[in-house]
Amino acid sequence: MEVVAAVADGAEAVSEARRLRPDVCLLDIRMPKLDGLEVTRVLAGPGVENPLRVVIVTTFDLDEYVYGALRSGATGFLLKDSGPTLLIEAVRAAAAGDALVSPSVTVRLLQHLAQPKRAVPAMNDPLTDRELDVVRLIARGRTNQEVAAELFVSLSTVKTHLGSIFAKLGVRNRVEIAAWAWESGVVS
Amino acid sequence: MEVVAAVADGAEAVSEARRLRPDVCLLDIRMPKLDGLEVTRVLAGPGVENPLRVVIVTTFDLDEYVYGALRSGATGFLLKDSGPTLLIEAVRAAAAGDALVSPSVTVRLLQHLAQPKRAVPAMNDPLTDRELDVVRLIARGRTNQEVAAELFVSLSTVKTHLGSIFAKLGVRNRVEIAAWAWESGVVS
DNA sequence: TTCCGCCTCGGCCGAACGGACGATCCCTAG
DNA sequence: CTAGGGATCGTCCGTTCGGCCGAGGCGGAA
Repeated sequence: MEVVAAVADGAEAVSEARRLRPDVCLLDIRMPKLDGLEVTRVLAGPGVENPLRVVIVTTFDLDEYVYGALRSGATGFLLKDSGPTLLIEAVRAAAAGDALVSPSVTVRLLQHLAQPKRAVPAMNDPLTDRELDVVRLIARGRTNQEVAAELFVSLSTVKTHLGSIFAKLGVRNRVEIAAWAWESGVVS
Repeated sequence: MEVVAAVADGAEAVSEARRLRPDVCLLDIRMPKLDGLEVTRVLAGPGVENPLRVVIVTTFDLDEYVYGALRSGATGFLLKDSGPTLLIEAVRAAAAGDALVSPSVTVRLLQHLAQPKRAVPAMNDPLTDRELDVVRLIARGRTNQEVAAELFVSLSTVKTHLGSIFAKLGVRNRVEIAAWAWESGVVS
């Protein structure tokens, strides 16, 4: 691991990075002249031909910064309290094309990923496996006839399952079933 | 850091974890009797009163496992090729209530986070504002009659708009409209 | 002014949907 | 053995959906 450059502001970061083309760039967010996120967009953003690996290292862990950085093309996000071990691991990961994010940031990321589950009113009466099969197909826009064909059952059976699903979910038509499926993550 | 127990299968994991209540549990996914994900759900899943911190350690990095684990309540996901450094950091993070995910898994997670945008096939012919109004209501499960009432137009008008939407999106029924609306972010 | 796109309505009709019954089979728990 | 739940099928019936016509008003662009 070799440090090939150290710069003082965002503009310098861009020019030096383009000249030296390092394997990994460590960037702060708060920098003079050019924001760290803008630098990231220029060096690694969507549409860049030879994107560099960028790891954001900052003390600000605001959600807006995190999502902004990751959308800008960053392959890592470290808080400065992470300690040297994680910093080294993050550089190694970035060089390998992977991404390492600070644990305290990751936990919030995961909450965003994991919670589209229980946004739904609850489910006193869970759906059976077969009913979930029907839900998944309905949510994709299949008609009852098509569902019957794909599940190798009769139209009557599909309608029976649909009746149970209506009662359990407390909905009135198939579109509400689809909406529930998308909200609860049954389909994606 | 002290190892208080090591067990051979999922059922044993649950009973020992409940008896000893360790700060952190390391779990494999492939285990006899009880799946690692099921164990996670029992020990740390949604609705558990005193959830334990669970870190999944596995060689299988299939996406279904990752999302399943995180939805089940895991606060970490490590691949067995991560090396001892990351394992230790993951345990520390879990004990602190944070979460550490393997870099090679994180990079895929970030890709899913960074692009919830243009997954839709395209749109040669964009919907008009009025048609979008209809789409939004349809996607929430309203009937044509209800849409007409909420938009202060007649049933015929709603059906006309629906016809245009069908043609523009290339779909065949209202549920596919709803699915498109969810995928494209028109509704959330 | 003459188009053209958008929004607004109406009628007709076949297909699909959803509700309300009842019925059989199988498996598991008590 | 019996009871219950899940999955499977069927019929009847009223409502809704979606397609296919046509028509008028209204605003901007040619």
